[in-house]
Amino acid sequence: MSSPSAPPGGARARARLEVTAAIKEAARRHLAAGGAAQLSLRAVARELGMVSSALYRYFPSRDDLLTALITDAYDSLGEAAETAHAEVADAAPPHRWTTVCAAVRRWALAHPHEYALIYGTPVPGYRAPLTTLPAASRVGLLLIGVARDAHRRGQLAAPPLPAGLRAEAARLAADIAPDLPPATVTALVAAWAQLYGLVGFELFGQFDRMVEDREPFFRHATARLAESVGLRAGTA
Amino acid sequence: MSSPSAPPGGARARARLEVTAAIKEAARRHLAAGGAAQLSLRAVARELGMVSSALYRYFPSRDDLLTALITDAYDSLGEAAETAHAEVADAAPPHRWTTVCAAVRRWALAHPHEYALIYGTPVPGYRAPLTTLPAASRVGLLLIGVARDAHRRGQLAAPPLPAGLRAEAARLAADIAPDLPPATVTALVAAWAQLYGLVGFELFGQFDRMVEDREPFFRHATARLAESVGLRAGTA
DNA sequence: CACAACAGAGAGCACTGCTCTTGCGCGGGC
DNA sequence: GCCCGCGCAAGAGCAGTGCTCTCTGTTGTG
Repeated sequence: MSSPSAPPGGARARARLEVTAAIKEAARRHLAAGGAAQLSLRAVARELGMVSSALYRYFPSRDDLLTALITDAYDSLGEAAETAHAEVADAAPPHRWTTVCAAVRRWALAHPHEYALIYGTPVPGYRAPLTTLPAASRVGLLLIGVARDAHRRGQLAAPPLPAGLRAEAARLAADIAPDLPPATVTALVAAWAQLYGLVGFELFGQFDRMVEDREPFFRHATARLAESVGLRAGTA
Repeated sequence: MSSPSAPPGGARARARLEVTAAIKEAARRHLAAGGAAQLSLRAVARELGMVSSALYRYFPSRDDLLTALITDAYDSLGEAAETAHAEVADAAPPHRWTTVCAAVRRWALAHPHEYALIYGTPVPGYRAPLTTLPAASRVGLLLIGVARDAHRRGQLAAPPLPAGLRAEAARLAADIAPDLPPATVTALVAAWAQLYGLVGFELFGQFDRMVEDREPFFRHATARLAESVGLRAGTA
């Protein structure tokens, strides 16, 4: 492992990255096996043939390891959604919408504990570091982008907005997507939360002994969500 | 503790009930302070002036204590919703609907950790026993009742239902509310999940630095949910 | 009244996260 | 090319956890 010419980052730094990655990988395995509460530093260290105290050279605490896993999970989910969306980028807005929703659901079913980590109950002393924000926004930005394209092509109908909500809607729109009608942005935020409800209920077992054919159920529900945002297939 | 077949009213049995209640109360306090993960049998025992092993006379394991808390939480939530609904039992269906939703939100904000216990990420390795089912169904039954009344009075419009979902919708309706149109039952289940998405996002901080005026936002979102189920104010 | 059922105490096991100290070995500046 | 220092790992140890087992003393009950 010795490259005589100046190794980028140094051999020591590279080894550090490798060990860090190995720790995260093993931690992700334990996470998938038993959830966040079952994630034990000592067990991870054992699996890697280290002693537990050695782990603290790489992550100052268990929470920091969890934070790293959360960021990675956000990125993984965001990438899955973006990949799925890229394949239908030219389709009608409702189809793009439901495709992104389906990708979120699929990722969640494939990585239940990681999904729980980012969208479930905040774990112990629940402090959300601001560093996770960019990664956390990727799916949201995707959905906003769908609405924005629909808006530009005249495929967007503004949802109803009661008078009492206009101030809040204007504030929301200014923060998130100033080029979209406030009513649309408000509906988008609500739809986003509702999407999370649908995925969470399926994932956390509330649909057990109730809904059986879940994929079509979900597709229909998200299609109606697209309607509620005002996405249309034909030109206005 | 397996089966106290002694006649009711025994002094010993009553003492047992009192200690059990005291344990649950202290546990609920710890739960409110730090969440389920922070709930420690030993801490609870300390607070009650007992030794930890004595607790096991009342709850065979930590999970059993959690189960008791979950059942109580379901009941408390159900009762809050039912009380709120009783006050508007004669109003138009959409108003009854939003009232129940608002009561759920209010209860959740007042008891965040208990809400997390029942609708958040399931505690790992913990499988909810079927005994929690009746308590868990109270809010759902309330919402179904609203739809049923609307149906009887001709204040219910059937939501759209794609052909691919008819079989699943029929199965759902047969299981849950055979007297309602399958499309309505399907929409109800979806709306139920979406309601918990809205509550969960607010509760778990996903609306932080986004939505500020949350009460009107929530009211509007649940009013649109009522529309999506087909609830109408006027007679058809 | 006698006795069994029962509540509680205490020690102990196998874990956990985390800290502190110690010593080894390799990378990198000289 | 040498050799120092830093990065790294190891180990012991602390305080805490859930849970089990044994041993008392009390207490309600047949």
